[in-house]
Amino acid sequence: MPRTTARSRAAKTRRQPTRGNATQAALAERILGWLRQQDLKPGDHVPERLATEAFHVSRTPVRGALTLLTTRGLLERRDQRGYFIAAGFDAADQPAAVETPETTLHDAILRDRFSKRLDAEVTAAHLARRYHASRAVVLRVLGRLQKDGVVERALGQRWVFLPALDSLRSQEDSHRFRLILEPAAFLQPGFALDARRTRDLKAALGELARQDARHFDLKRALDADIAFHEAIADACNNRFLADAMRQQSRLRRFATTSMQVPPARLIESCREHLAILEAAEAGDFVRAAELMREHLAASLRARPGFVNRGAPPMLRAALMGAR
Amino acid sequence: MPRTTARSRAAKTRRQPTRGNATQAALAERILGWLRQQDLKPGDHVPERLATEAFHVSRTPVRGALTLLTTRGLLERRDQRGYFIAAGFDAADQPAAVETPETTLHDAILRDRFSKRLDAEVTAAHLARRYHASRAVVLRVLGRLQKDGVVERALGQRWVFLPALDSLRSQEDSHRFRLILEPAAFLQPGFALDARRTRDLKAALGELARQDARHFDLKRALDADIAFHEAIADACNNRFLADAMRQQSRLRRFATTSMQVPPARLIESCREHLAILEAAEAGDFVRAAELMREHLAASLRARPGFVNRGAPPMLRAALMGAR
DNA sequence: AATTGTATTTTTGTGCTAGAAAATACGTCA
DNA sequence: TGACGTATTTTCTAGCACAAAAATACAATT
Repeated sequence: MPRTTARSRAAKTRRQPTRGNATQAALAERILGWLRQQDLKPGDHVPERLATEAFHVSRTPVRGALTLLTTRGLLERRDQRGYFIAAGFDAADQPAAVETPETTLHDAILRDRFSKRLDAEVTAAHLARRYHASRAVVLRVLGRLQKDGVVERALGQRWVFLPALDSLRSQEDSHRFRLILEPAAFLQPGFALDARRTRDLKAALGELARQDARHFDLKRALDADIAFHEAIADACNNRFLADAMRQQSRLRRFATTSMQVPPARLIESCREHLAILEAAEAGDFVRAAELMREHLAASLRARPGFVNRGAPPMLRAALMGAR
Repeated sequence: MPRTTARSRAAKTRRQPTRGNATQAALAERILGWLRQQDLKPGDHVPERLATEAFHVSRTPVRGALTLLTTRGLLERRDQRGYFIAAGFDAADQPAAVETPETTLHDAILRDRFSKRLDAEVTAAHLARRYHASRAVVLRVLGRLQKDGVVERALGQRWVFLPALDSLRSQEDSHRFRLILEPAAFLQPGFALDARRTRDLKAALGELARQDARHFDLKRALDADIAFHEAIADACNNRFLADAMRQQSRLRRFATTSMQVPPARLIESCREHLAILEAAEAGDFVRAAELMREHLAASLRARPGFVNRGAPPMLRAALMGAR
């Protein structure tokens, strides 16, 4: 029986499953987010084909992901009928960020780099040794960091960390870049905020704005800040503009933990975000853009080490958006 | 003699040299460009260390690259002294774009995709078969295309071509994005054009502007156009802004071959470029920004299928930069 | 002291195989 | 007809050995 032989041999030399279905878990999360965006009621049908088309994968991983969601009680499977929204779909809401060796290493590298425990030039082998990770994992993480603009591959075998947002210079660059992008986003034709998302965002921001400066939840404030800017990115109806804004958001998320902004400024910031959202919701995009310009200019001024490197006064006005 | 044995065994099962020193050839080109930026006279010393630091590589590949430049007669080697600028350094000026399997495949894929001979979703194996390339080469090229924003990796084993600049929608997105970025570049503090480069650029543009519309050299015009925009990117003194502008340039370089713009508009375009450079050289950055806005807005209007998708008139003025 | 020349060590890339996962083909059911 | 269930084919990843290339150490020279 060749079959049995093959199977027993497989059992003997069994390896770790290549990625232990981590991709299917990730797909499950993305499908979940995608389902939540749509207005679905318990009992609604979720055809496999829609997911395969939305995520450019075949039915095999989609079925795996849907099965995962079924075991979590979010979907229900009926034989020969497929998957349906389960009763508890709206209730249990765990973002459940999938933990893989990649995400762990990714965070460890960023943490150590921002705290200067890691040199600006590293090799893949060095990282693999230091973090006890396989070479393949290291390369995947480096590839992702490269996409995010954190590292760059040199011609040899070194990877070079770019001056990150913890350097004052890059921070100013980033701010000025956003000062260019984000006000312009509102003026793009087809700019449209997602209604539900805006509602949630406003609720979160309103709560933060009412908080006391002394017991301010820094983490939540930064999350809300980033969610706000990403919402603008998604709304702007321009692929390149959105990509650029999202890239800045990602960089900021890594770096802001080490940045120090006075809580009073953060509370003010939440109020400004609210005002911007309200202007945009009312369709007054010119005003929203103007408010965004003022908001970013105020944040730029509030930076600890902010200096205006000798631009002539005439220019400074234009730069700060006070034209 | 173990040495001989090892050597003969190596000769028997010899493989292709991994990359056949293609990296050293590439490094040689980059070193050459770097040397030309500096004002060097024949006889000047080129210490290895400077190149290792500039390019984040060890001395080994630097020495290889310098040797290559020596065989091309651009450098001179003196024993125990190192490398020196040779007499013919300024003369022979071949850009000598290094031809590797990667560049060939890269161009072939882009060509076939833009002419719709390639589907929007492909697998690495499919590309390897179609172009008779090794899997490794395919993966490297895909990685680069991903960095350039041409493809994206799906969760499964497909790579998805993003709507490229040949689609009208993306073209408009790109144009509007540049309309946001490029005028702002002039207003960044520390904006400074490279004097020599500006001189060369103006010479090239001036020549093109004087040409007859009927015998217009399209290829050279596009090259000059891209060189112009890249020069602005390099001058703007903001890493993120420069990256975004360069990415757009690269995309445009791939796509513009299939774009149709009337020659008359291109000649006008060269004149506008010249005016912008002159304003910037004179230090009138506000005027340069304004001219750039008008230039891009004019190009946007000149696009064949340009439509302003229903933005209200008030907005349209702001969008077109006629505020 | 800094730079080059040379030798040695380390890291990387490639080709290979097997097994895991994805893509796909095809039959079945609503 | 379109969706699901199942089986088959294809593609990918991990791990290994080895040669190529890069990094590095150290001696020699200006």
